[in-house]
Amino acid sequence: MARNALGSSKENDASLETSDLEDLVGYNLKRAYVIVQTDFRKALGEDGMSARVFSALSLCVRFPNITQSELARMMGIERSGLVAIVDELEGKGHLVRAPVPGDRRVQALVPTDAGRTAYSAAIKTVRAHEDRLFADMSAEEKETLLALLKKIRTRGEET
Amino acid sequence: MARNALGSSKENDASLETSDLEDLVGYNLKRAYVIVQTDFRKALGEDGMSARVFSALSLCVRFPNITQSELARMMGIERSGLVAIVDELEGKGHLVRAPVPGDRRVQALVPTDAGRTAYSAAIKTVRAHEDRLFADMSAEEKETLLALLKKIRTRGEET
DNA sequence: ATTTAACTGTTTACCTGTGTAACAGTTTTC
DNA sequence: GAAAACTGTTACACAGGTAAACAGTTAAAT
Repeated sequence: MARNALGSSKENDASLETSDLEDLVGYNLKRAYVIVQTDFRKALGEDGMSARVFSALSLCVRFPNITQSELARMMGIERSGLVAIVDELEGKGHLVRAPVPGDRRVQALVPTDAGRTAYSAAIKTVRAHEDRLFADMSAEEKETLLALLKKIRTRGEET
Repeated sequence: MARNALGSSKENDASLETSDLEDLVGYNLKRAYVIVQTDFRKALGEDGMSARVFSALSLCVRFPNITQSELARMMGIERSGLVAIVDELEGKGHLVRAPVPGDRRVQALVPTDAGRTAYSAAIKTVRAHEDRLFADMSAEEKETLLALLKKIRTRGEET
């Protein structure tokens, strides 16, 4: 209910409580993102894997021998930011920085068996978290949402 | 195009480049959010107003005499985090912390004329930024997206 | 061939946004 | 009148991220 310091609820009625923000895609996007992000953390907090570490591991499993630069590009972050993430994954024994024969600059990221196993468990947990959080959305709604979000993505990543 | 450190593109073909992440709402939500956020900053960076400051100003204009605690609740952040935001807005002369007769704990946030003017300009800029960024989306698509995002919000804020 | 440009992983410093815990002052509750 | 609850504020920590510089390596230019 809308209340202010003067206690008047005349012009701030609950039924008219539509601020400009509610019509902005960006605002709603952020609020929704925070909710999903928080629930993700609650679901995977035990495993101690943050969303970005999970993403990195996922891509390493999907694209073995990927390079850090390529991975950073895929994730949309700077290479410098990826170092800590790979450090963490390597520290946990989920992957290994392997030298590449032809090019001594790069290091191929190869997931270990433990890494693959950990990812299998993690992706299950993540899917369960999303299924639970979006239980009130139909499969069609989820599909539509994904399509629209991807549309925004292609719009911004087409640079 | 998918390439790895070994140069093989056998099992990493571009047409099959569907990682698990692409089907996750959370991942797409974050990627889309980053794009919109970045564009927002580019559009309003000149005015030097961040998204959260803009949001706070918007709500102060919409709900004059609102309290910091109420504002924090509306924005979904802690009261402690709001202090710096209000400091910034007050420093720019966009609003004033006014004492409230009945309750000496609270301070009513009242936008100044300059604040209202600044907000009018800002909301125009923001709307232009969204119109430009989502130019390839129909009005109906935008409506659908907003509805789905709000659905997630109510899901998470119903606590 | 040699220089120049470009790329790789890394470190360092920094910025933004956020949460937690404590606090003194002020109501409200019982 | 004591205890609980609320308000704004500070101090601190942390996550996530960028930018700039670096040394080593490879590719391109001429």
